[in-house]
Amino acid sequence: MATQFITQTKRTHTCGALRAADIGKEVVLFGWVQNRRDHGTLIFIDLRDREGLTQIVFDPDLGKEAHERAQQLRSEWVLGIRGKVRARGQQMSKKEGKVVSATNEKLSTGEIEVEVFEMEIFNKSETPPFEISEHVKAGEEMRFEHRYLDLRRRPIQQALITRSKMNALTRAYMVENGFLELETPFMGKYTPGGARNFLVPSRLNPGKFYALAESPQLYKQLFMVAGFERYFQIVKCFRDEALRLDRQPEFTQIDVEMSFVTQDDVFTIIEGLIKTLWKNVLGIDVPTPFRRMDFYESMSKYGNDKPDLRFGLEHVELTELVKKLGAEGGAAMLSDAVAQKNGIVKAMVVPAKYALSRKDTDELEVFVQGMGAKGLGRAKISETGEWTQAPLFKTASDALKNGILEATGAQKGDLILFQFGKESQVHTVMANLRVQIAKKLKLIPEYGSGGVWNFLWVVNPPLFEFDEEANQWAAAHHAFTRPHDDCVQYLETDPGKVKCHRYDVVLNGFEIGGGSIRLHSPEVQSRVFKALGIGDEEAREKFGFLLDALKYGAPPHGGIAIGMDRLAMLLTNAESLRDVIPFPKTQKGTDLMTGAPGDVDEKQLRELYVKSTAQPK
RNA sequence: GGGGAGUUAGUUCAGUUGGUUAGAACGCCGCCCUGUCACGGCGGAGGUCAGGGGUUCAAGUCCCCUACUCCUCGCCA
Repeated sequence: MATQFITQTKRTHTCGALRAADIGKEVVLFGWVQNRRDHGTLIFIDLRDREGLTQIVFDPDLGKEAHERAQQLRSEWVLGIRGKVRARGQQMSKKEGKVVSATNEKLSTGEIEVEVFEMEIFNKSETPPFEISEHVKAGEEMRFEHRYLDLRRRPIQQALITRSKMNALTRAYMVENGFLELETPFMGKYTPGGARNFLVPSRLNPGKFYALAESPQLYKQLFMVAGFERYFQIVKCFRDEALRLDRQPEFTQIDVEMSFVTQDDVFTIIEGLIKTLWKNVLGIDVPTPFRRMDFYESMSKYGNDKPDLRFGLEHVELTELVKKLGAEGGAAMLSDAVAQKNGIVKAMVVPAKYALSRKDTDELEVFVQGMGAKGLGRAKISETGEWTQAPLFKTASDALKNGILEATGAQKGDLILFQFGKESQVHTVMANLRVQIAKKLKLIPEYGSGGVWNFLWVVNPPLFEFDEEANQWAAAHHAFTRPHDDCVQYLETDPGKVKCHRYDVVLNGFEIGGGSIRLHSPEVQSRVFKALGIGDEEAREKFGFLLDALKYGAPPHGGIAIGMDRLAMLLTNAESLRDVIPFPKTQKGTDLMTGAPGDVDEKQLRELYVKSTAQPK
């Protein structure tokens, strides 16, 4: 009896399968007890498996023995049952005092139920530490500690099922388009620059370390050199950096590299991939090609390179205006700000119809101060045209005020918000402020798409950025990005002016992928290194194998990597990356379920020639 | 590395100015119930108020430290 189910009595249907058409069939279901409604004689159980819920009924008239044992059933016990499908039909409701329909429209299986005449309890369950339910949501800490239970919850299962589908669709699409799925090592050689690496000590090579790949970047270029032409991989990457809502220390990329292509060829492939995913998962037609936006336009209007275009609230540059007027502007704090190096002034208009209160604005000030801003400059344009709540502009000239009104297009009743100071700081604050206000005004939801999918490419960023600390130009992304042909002339004279074939694909304010056309000309490569202050010898030491490879007939090539976790998060409207990763890590990189990272004993460390310098607590 | 929020029953939370026995909902246990479906009714159990130190006649409440969780700036070529 104990082994009759499974070995002899096989499952005939899943818990999401039965419909009215199955009425009368004898079926075998396996699943977990989602819910129990014991009426003393009749007992209703919602039986759950990954496909859905089916109501099973224990009626003493139909299976006395099963009914007796059903009384002890509790949440999360796992069962096999044999029974007959029947219509729920019309039933006499005691509560309502009349005959009503007993179907449940909330369930896909709601027209039917299964009357049980035989049951095997495969396993009992302790009372779970939190309810496995969509209605009661436990905190993340509790859910991660018992992730195997959390993973039973419908929303998480749905997200992971969707992710599985995305993987399958991606593979099919890429293969169809001539891409080969090729693997690359996780354990490689440490190369400087970029994200901090996780290191793995080598037992066979005392004192030496592997670095876990932060991406397959170098290897995929080597595939191009080798002539594979089109490569892709759904691959884990590792970065030992601070975690965020949309960042985990190990994450998955759809990694792509192509030979003999322009930037637009790469875009077309990725647009097609996204179109395929959205069509097949959500049934939504994403229009292509995506909008292209110049990097400088993005920084100017949105303060970052991943603008959320679902709403307006664009930034307005006031730097030139303030500079031009100088002391005549009469607002000393602004003219002082633009006088300093990289000093800028920017504004954002919140239209009168949104009616931000004084209290709202004060809250926003606290918000920006949390990002290092000194305050939140503001000016409310009253119905009579007065500038109120505007201490910044107490002594400002009409020329400045009118100039600002003209530049911003602010109308009576509107509120203008200002930031000024160092460019990078102003951009960070203004970018976050814009999104914060949009959420506050419900122009976008706290999380999720709100049904609007706004894709775009951010293109033509600078190849270099100036590192103030090192007093040296540094690669804005990496040193192997191809500069625009008409910018190559500035490599020596004005490196800041050099734009490059680098691109990011952005969805609703999240960077979901980025890549570049690679530099395959040894001559230009050498000039780029020179601009970065990297000599031939140093370059050889750092990137020798790649530079060697490029000398043996490297084809023009380029690629991109799509953040699979972020894509899944956005596509499923999840609140966090952690909701689309089966076993995620906390913000400190720990796993609350396994306790990783954990201690190891001295002997293990000795074998690895490693000694901890951590102070015992 | 910096800033912010939080930690009270199994879970999610409330807890007033520091004042007698720390509450609610859900869950759990028991009894009752033949049409429920987040069933219902009656009854019950359940607390190291994160940990440590301090102030006080008196601390869940005030102060300091530590730990953990989340958000965020820096960081993430």
